[in-house]
Amino acid sequence: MILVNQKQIARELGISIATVSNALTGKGRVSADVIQLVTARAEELEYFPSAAGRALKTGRSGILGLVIPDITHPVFPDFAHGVETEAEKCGYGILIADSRGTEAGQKTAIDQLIQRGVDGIIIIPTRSSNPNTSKVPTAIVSTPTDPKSNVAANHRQGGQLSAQTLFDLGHRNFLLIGEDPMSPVQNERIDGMKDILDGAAKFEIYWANEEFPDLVLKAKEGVTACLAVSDLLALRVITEAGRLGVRCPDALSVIGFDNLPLGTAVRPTLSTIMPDTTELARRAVGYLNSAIRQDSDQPSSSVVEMGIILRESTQKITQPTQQGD
Amino acid sequence: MILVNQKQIARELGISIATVSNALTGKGRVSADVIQLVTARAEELEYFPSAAGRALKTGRSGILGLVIPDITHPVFPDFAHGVETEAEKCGYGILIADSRGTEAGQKTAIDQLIQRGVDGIIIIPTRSSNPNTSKVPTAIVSTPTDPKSNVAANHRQGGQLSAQTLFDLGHRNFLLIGEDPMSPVQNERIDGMKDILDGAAKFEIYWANEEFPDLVLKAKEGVTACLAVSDLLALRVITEAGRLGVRCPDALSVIGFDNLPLGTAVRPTLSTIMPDTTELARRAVGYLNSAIRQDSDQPSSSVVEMGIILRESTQKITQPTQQGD
DNA sequence: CTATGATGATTAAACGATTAATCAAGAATA
DNA sequence: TATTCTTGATTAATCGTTTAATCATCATAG
Repeated sequence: MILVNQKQIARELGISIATVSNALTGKGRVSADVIQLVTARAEELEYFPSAAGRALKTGRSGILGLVIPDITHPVFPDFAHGVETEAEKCGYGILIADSRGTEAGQKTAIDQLIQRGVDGIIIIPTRSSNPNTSKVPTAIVSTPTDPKSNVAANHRQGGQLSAQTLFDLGHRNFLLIGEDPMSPVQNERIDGMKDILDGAAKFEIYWANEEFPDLVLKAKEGVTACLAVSDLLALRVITEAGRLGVRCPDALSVIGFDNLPLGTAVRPTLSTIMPDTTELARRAVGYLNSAIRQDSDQPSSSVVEMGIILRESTQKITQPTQQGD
Repeated sequence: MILVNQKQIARELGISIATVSNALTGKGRVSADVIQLVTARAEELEYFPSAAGRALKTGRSGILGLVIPDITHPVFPDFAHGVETEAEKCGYGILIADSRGTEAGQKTAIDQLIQRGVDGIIIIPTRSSNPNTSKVPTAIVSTPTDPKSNVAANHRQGGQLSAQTLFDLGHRNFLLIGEDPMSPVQNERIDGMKDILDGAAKFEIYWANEEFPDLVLKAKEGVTACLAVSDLLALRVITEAGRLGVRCPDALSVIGFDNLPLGTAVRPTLSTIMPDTTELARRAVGYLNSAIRQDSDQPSSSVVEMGIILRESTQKITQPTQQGD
């Protein structure tokens, strides 16, 4: 608990504080011997520069804020993890704040972060809100169709990939399942699926919040593939099918989104579409970092493509015939 | 981006900086009128005290560190969320660091946090490590059997609750499923189950990492209930059963641990055991807070009980008879 | 009328690091 | 020899806030 500061090192070595600072930061003019001496002593004493002292003088805290709607939702920790590792590479720490999905919560979260002196903020905005952040550099991670977005995953292309993959496996009769028809993300994913299927295959859309399809009936009608907008929804489809006797993936192929941990626990293991979260995080941190440094030549908006992870739940169609009884 | 500090307020009001500080913090001697004047002007200018300036002078940053093994694992975000809200109540922000499950990662994470000037650290240690944190107040969140633990969830009692609940529903032939036989947490949960079942019912233990039971065979042998040490494992049991035609919960009741989001998505919805994470977080933050303030009269270790959430996957036994063919 | 107190505000010194300005001394140049 | 350059180090100011010490003023007590 005892403090080791530059003053102490300077005193012990009989030199000035400024020289210590210069030696440690590599600025100014210091002889090689003194640098050697200072760094050695600093090492010995386990000296760490005071974050507060440095922040006060330089006006930079070395901390980024991350505002997410709900840390409990399994989509976000993955991104948070990516941001954390990317930030560390740039010498930043991250302060996480939960906006609880509300616009008021988002506002207080942002204020809190600013008050704590963060150098910049990465925001995943709550449903179509307009975070006011004139006071500090900001990177907004949203959807490609959101004009405020600085970084986004290409949900529509993800939807296309989902549909195209199953189409290529021979499926021609689809069930598209969303959860909340008001969600922009889910709509973009569904739109992407429609891009591929319109005119090329039969399909129906259900929103689980309103009505969940009767899988036995649908199987009788010839449906062989189900494209869900999330892994949680896909899980519901798989287990619902299991209890109803619709065999998966033999009778029904299923694919989700987000690559949640449950995807490898469920049987059959779940195929899924997801963005490269590391890349997403890299761009968000990179954008923010150059905004902080005021590098002007930075793209104001970028979109990262989604990829696919094929597991057991998606299969080549066996015979495009009716099943059930 | 323009700075509002005490100096500016002082200048505008024609008074000294010290008076501004005293007026805003309520210390020293300031007349009621001046306090009124200062706070009003501060409000207008949207003044926020500089975190760096204050931290430098007071030696306290108002930030707590939270070290978790893997933010991606769905168990932790729930706790992190609790810590974040509890910390906020005490006026702290939290800096999250991921130790990546390794002891080296844990060490660097802790060093990083100290370097950033946190006032204290909450650590969920990686598997039986001994975090060295002599430099800063620390709260360790581990298991009741870990002597270093300051706060813990009662995993053994959770295991008891799991077994007792199914026993009370009439089950007498159990499958206990763990994942990793080296995990202290999982062993404590299994031990709790054994506390109840030993001598009172038939049971078998499987470790999924080594061998997953043949559910059809087990059902034939009369097993009617499966106690898993985690929701992910329970999910695997439910879906594996589903594809093998072992009906759940009619033929097999299943219960897990941790109350993951997937529990309400899977069909049948999953019964689960979990600690009150809010309470867990409250105690961790409370313990740390008083350690920081050096309140000596604080219990050095406390244990929080686990509760149960009953959903569809656990049922009263219908008939304790063989099924299958 | 002077000594004492209470009140309200100011001065000035920290906290720890950074950095522009300065200075001393030896080397190179005229 | 006098002058300029270079090198290596020091001084001192600064960031924004807190806080002990000081001071002025006016009221009260002696």
